[in-house]
Amino acid sequence: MQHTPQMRLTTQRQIILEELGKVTSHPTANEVYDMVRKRLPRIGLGTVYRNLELMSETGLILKLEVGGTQKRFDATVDPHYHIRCLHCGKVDDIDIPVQMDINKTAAEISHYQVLGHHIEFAGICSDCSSQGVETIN
Amino acid sequence: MQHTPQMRLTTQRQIILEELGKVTSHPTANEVYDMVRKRLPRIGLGTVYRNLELMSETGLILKLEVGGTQKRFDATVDPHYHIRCLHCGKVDDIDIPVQMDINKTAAEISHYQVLGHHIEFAGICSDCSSQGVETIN
DNA sequence: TTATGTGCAAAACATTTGCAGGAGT
DNA sequence: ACTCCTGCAAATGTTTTGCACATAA
Repeated sequence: MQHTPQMRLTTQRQIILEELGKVTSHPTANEVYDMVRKRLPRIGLGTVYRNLELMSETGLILKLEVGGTQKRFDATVDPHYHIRCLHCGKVDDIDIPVQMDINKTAAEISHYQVLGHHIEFAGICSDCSSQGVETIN
Repeated sequence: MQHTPQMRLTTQRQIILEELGKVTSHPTANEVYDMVRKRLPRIGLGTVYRNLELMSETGLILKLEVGGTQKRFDATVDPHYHIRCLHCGKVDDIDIPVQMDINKTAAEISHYQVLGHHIEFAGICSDCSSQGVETIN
């Protein structure tokens, strides 16, 4: 008989988690790699990917499947939504009240067993619009 | 002086659009490539990518930035939301009523200039749950 | 001690791009 | 004619994986 294997709290994992907790942005795996490498210069990119994936499966962190080519990661697991700047690609948290029965309604309409939802807003952040951004590439 | 370049309606574009219109799923670029290749065996994958991108910029089709590793495409441009099966990866449309002022509220809270939003529900589709899917890999 | 984790490098994917030739207007 | 577009293949960028060694429990 096999019990659930434990996830060891290695130095690498601890530092990845710490660095991810420091920022309010939602860094890509490569950005996490850069942050962590300042403290652990010999860490491999593969390790960062493996651990981000693992931690998101455990629910320790959140893997964001938002727009753009790369996945992003978030240390805040409390339910919240996201807003992405179409100009600079930054992703911020947004805490917006949404009707509570939205999952139940979705289940009734779709005949899916609905486990959750995510809302992503898109727009131009105040940094970019103060720089006079009008059009989007 | 330069006027807006026109997008030619080539055979390739016409067939891509037709094939995309035939299905209610939201195929990946590679799936579109496979569908189109049955009618145009010599079409290149690059052409499919180029045209899907171009058509989504024009608003002819919709590029979905949903979960998973690949982007998906949708011929229905009317506003609608999506629901994704965590087991088989299928993405369906869902037409769910949402409070109308959600973008305005988001703008007030985030100080972004909000241009739109997307809601993605996640769950288990009825096909998968009828096959007795309990857990998710 | 031993299962689990790591660094490294190569592989696997998804997507984009350069270019020479082809096609629409 | 003159663009714009395509097929092809190579390049890019992201993520995953195999393996020998290292390390936490």
